[in-house]
Amino acid sequence: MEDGCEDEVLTSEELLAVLAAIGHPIRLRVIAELAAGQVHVSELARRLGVSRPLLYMHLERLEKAELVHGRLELSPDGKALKYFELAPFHLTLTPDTVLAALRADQQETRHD
Amino acid sequence: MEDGCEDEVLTSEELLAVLAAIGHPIRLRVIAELAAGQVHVSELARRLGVSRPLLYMHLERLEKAELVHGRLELSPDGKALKYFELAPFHLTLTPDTVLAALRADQQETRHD
DNA sequence: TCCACCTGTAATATTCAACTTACAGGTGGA
DNA sequence: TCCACCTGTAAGTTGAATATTACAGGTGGA
Repeated sequence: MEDGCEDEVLTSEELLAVLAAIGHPIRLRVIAELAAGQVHVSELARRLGVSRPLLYMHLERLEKAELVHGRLELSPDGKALKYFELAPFHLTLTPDTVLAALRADQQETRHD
Repeated sequence: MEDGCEDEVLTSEELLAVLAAIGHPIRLRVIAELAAGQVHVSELARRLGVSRPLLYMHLERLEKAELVHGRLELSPDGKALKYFELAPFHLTLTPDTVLAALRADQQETRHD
């Protein structure tokens, strides 16, 4: 059975982006909320007790790291709602994965 | 065969500390250097091309997260050297581990 | 003695993520 | 029309992490 998870080789830059994206109290809670199913921005802001512009920034950060995915959807009554859903991720963190990331950087610079 | 690695249940606070500790370009390289064996501070600073006071701060951060461990050692000729070594860590990052961390927080607050 | 190493910290700048506030615009329904 | 929702962004502020510089002190050996 296949699933769309990662465990691909990340460059250190990508690794750092993911670590920074997950590593924030609000973003942890965003991930937790989205784990239960998709939610639109205003509703999510209400649940977390966070201002909407602030939530926007956090969602942006999570989306850039490809941990969540947002999509504009029209509700039955014609109102536009921005739904976000979780991108199931799987990342292992050990000395070896750190070494692998730094090795991946050197591969990168060779293709320039 | 046993090893001293983690995969214990972390609170979100502990999880965030580890993520922040690993999530910095210099600290990634520190981990990589120490993966090959213990190194003393001045030597490590030279290898990374980083000032010693700056390196001190990064090592402090890594040590607080228990990712590295420092110990003062006397060389054969009587000079004091501060050696750092890597604490082998193993951390899995998925939506479920995030949920588990937030659940662990609630356990914490009940024991107050 | 002086030099070449080393440890350790305090005080200060600088940079950047995080957060707030305020705005402009859209829809459907009362 | 007004109200209650929604999306989206452009300021500006603040505060913590990062980084620099400068200092005080120790050792062994030439």
